[in-house]
Amino acid sequence: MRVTIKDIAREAGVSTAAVSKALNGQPDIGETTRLRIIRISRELGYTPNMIARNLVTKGNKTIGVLIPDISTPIYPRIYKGINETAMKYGYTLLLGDTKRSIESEKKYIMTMMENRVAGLLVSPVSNDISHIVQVVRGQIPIIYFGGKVNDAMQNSIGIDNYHGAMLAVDYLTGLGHKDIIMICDDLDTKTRHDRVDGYTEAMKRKGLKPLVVFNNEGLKGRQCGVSAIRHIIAGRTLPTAVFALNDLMAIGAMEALSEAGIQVPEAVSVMGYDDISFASLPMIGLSTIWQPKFKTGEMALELLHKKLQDDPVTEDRKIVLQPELRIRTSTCRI
Amino acid sequence: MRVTIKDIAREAGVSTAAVSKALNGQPDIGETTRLRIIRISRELGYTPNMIARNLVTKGNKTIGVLIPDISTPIYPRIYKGINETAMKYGYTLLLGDTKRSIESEKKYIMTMMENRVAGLLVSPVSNDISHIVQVVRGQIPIIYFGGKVNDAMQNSIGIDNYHGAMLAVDYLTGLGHKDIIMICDDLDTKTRHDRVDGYTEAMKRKGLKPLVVFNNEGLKGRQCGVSAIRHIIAGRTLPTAVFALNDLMAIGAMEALSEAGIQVPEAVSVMGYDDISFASLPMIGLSTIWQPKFKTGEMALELLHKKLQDDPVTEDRKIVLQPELRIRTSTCRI
DNA sequence: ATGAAAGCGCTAACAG
DNA sequence: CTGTTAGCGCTTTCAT
Repeated sequence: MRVTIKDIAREAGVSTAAVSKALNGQPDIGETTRLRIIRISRELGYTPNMIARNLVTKGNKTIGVLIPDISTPIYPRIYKGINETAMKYGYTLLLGDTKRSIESEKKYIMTMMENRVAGLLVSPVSNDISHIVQVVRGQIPIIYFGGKVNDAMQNSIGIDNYHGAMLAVDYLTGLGHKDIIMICDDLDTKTRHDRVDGYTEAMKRKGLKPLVVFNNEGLKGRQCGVSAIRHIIAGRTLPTAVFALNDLMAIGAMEALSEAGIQVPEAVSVMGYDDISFASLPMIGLSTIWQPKFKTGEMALELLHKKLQDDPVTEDRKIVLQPELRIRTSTCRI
Repeated sequence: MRVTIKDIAREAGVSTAAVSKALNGQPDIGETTRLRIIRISRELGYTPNMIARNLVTKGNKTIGVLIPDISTPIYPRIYKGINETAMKYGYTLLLGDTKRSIESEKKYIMTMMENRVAGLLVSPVSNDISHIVQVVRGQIPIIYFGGKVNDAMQNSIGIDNYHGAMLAVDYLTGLGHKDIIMICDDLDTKTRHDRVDGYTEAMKRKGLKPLVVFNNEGLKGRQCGVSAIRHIIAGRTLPTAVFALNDLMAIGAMEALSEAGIQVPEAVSVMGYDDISFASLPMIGLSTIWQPKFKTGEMALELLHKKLQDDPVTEDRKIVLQPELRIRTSTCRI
């Protein structure tokens, strides 16, 4: 059995109430007894039982975090931001990897609720979050973040994908490119929509004709990039620049291009989106749009913390962070 | 206030004990009352309070996980293994990113103890774990894993680095290489020692002269690889193969080689260790030693689970997992 | 300044 | 079968 305040009380010849007071720095306890109690508790190797304490104080410094897949190039950085800020405010994190499965997500939400977390930070697996809302029932605050965030989510940290895509196009046109194709897997999420819309709008504003090539085989990531480029090579004169929905697709595009003996960036510039960790390796050197990942995590926890502090009915807020251009060697002046 | 069994009891006109029994599927309760209680609990939207339950049952299905840095190419995969197995056994995970700081590690250990986790999975920040042992005082089981695991750690999941390095050398010599240099940052951990020893022993067995080039500028990762190769180029005839302590260093080596106009693998073969996520990208194509990362996580939790099940005094166990060769395009026959 | 008592939400004997 | 009672480890009035 672990040592409890009862043990300390017995040892010190005082009541448990006295021990509690001494240990929590309350004023209504004599200085000498306090010191003695503290000394004894140290001698006995006492570790406070937060669980028991929280039961009575109804305070709880644990926050649940739900992430679709921690082994991606994106989420670990976000988690770092969350973790760092959590330490700052003294929160403990319960992390669940939902494996991009609604089933798993639902299960985790239940577990978190049962474990009485104070709030939830979730990067949803799908656009539809009704199963989450249904279980949580407004009992604790939730902040949403990540790729599936959409306007229907009340409290969220988003990134301005529309603006990010425009940044990419403006940079490319500034380099003299006119024939810029965007390659995309599908239009599944608001993130994708925004990037495509930003590309389209930016092209129009420059008086250029936008062309988005979608993949209809259900491919994602690198494979999707490879396949898209192969299709383009087969059916059309090459564009001077390719803007990919994300870095993984861009890398796939570079692979397909080099496989066909086409020089990057001399013949075709390639631009990605996300700035995943290895985009900056010299061997890859992918020009891309950087996302404030760490900051996303920070803000998510910051916002949750605010909601936990204020009176329960804080107004809902959406925070939108701005992406930035990262120029490397996969793009060049035409 | 959230709904409690008291609310259900009142609503159903029974005692809280009856509710508890009904909800926990105990036999000594009438089938009709059970059904009614369950229906009401559902209507009221009851979520069991695990915290309170654990206080009385003294059971706890939460496990603390400490990782030096979740935003690396290695740990996320290990965490996946832990997470998956945790779900299987119904454990919830408290994750702490210790940022490779002893300070932070100590703090997390405290928090975990206060939150009364059932056990701990830790990938220590340093070889010295006395601060951990001191706080935990054998009160709960700990399983160690990761790069700093050494023979002093009683319960651990390790990977056979000695054997892994031999695998690399044997493969390289099989390709006809005789002049194989190993590059290493320092000899800080047992992992590093084992890899260097494995390399040295394998070379000797083939009747070849081992040569390990250390970096004395305190560099790590890619920069260290770059610097090591530059030194070698400056001071010595080129070896036909370079075996790097880890993939990041290998990638740095490839960078430095290509910067000097030396073809990989035609002029020099490069071999890494770890098989980090992007080693397999065609643009990198690094031959390396794969580590069972996911499995490490699985086994760690599995072992902890075993210790949690058995009588507390289970014998201590060390598990050693075997690495495997991954051949790609950075190495070739001489 | 200190302690007795009540109670957080729940389970576990033990009676009835 | 069902309810009463006690108590997990801790905090918090409220007396003393």
